[in-house]
Amino acid sequence: MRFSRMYIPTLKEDPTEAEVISHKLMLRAGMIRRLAAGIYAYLPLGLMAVRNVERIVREEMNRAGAQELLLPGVQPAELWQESGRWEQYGKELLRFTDRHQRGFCLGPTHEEVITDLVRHEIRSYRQLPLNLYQIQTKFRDEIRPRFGLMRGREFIMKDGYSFDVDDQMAEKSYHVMFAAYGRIFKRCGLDFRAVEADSGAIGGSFSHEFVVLANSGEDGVATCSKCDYAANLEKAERACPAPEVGGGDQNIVPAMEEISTPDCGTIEEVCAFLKIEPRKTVKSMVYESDRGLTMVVVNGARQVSETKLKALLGVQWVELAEESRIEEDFAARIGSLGPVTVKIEVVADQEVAGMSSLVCGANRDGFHLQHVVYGRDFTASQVGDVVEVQAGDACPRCGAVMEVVRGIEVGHIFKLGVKYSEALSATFLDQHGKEKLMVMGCYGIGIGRTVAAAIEQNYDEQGMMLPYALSPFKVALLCLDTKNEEVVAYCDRLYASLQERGIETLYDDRNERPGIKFKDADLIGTPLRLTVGRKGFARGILEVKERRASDSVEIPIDDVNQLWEMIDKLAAHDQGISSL
RNA sequence: CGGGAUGUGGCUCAGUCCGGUAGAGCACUGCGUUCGGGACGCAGGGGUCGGAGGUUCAAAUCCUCUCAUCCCGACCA
Repeated sequence: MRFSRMYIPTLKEDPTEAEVISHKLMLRAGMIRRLAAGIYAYLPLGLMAVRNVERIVREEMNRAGAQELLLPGVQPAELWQESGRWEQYGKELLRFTDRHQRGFCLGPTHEEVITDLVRHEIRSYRQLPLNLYQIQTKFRDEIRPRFGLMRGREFIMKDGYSFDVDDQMAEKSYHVMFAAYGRIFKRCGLDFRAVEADSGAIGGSFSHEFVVLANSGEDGVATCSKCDYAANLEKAERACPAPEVGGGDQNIVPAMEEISTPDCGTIEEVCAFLKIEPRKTVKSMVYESDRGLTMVVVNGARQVSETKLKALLGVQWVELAEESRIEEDFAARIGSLGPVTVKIEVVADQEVAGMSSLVCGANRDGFHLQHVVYGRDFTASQVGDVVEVQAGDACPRCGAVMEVVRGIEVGHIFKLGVKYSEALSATFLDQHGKEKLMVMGCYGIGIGRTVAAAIEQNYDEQGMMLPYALSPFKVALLCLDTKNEEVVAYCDRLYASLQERGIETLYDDRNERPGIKFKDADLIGTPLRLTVGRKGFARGILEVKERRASDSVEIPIDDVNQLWEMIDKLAAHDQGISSL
């Protein structure tokens, strides 16, 4: 493509609307433009990168036995009412009515639609397994869209769904997808981890997230320093520390006593006042859920994971209780609450039972209790894992130290089970003529987010350095002297032979100063840059520079075999994986 | 949903406190000179100052309302 004819509106300055690097660079390189909050237009260059991800996704999905289709973006309310999600799905589901006052929504995901489609067509076990996917624009009315394509409201997503005859076959489908996802992200040139994840509101029994490691990521991931355990912070477990010396031993710890702690409303204030460490205290938080009020007791240095709490209690929702609600059952306000002699149910984190001589609120404003021992002074009706993992915790698999890193979730696979097939009656007849529910799985990839994540991992001060497989153009050919007929003629010929070889080339034939061409080439970041100037041409050399390299090499203008070799080498990464 | 900030030409921003009829740089058009890392000169075009209402002789500037965008937070006892 000739630069002079292509619509690539590059920006010299960072737009104020952009915060993270991928967002800034995509705007500056003329890949995307914002239309409304969280809604973006894909310009030619941006679309080319998107298409590259899509191409890899299609190739690997098809290779894994999945078939592409395209489902509607607008979906009828009835279907969502049938699955129960019309009410369950929050405000992220954009609902509206048509002229006949019938309810519709913009599809944020397609479990209902695909299940509806399949239930009408699949009657026999002979027609299974089935794995269908689509690449489509979805809409989720996010509370707070941000970071450009990273967290938009309208976004391009690949979503796939598998249907199997039983649990075992469904797991097989899941593993096939797991492997396909690994190949996809590898081919995209990303540094990623497959992490165990909470299956969340979508339902199901187990799931993995594919997370690209980047500091700007919104997700926390706990990873083991020794083994390959990796899990989303929402779900990550830890090996519980051995009980402290004297922990729970009522013969060693002195009797519990009340101490005055004036104006101490937080763990920090209590610790500063008593000159102790937060991990010697517990915090007692009152949560409200669909089974009423529950006091949750965790080590003072830790944070409750509401996701885990929800799982432990086996409830649909939890939230911190309103202050007014607490006043009904407690004589003290928050900040002075504790688990000793309370009227409501108490749930404790596993770690609490092993703590010795802890400090907690006395349920009396301005007072705390010390020398409190679990089992002696208070008990919990349930003990389990309800806190978020922190860096330094022990790996649940091997006991080594774990670290917590940030990442961008680019893919998520779930084993759904029969949640949707049951709700929508998607059944088939097995070998014995018996009616059974299809066992489902679902598999998503954020296409735009994958492009953004690739930029987050590959850039420098000058601009993007997208991996070869994702880069819109593989080669930038810079003709520095557009007035010199010989130079132009040579560049035209070189451009023609690049095209003949099928190498996507951005031919900068603009009548611009060299500085502008270099800056734009670096910003767009094609893996290879060819420069032809008057002086070099006179010397009979062509300048070749890899975007990631610091120096350029010179090759004779009439011997371009070296050039083909360099390009083949750059292309080898993707091809190496795709030919596996 | 709560808090903070910002809306002035296509982009980045000044001017707002202290009211006097709109500016800079970049970009764009023409001409000339330049031409290997975002050139220079000259001459131009382009703005209902987010919107509505109000105060005033006079409003980008003061007041009220509203819309949009960005950031932080969304209960951690």
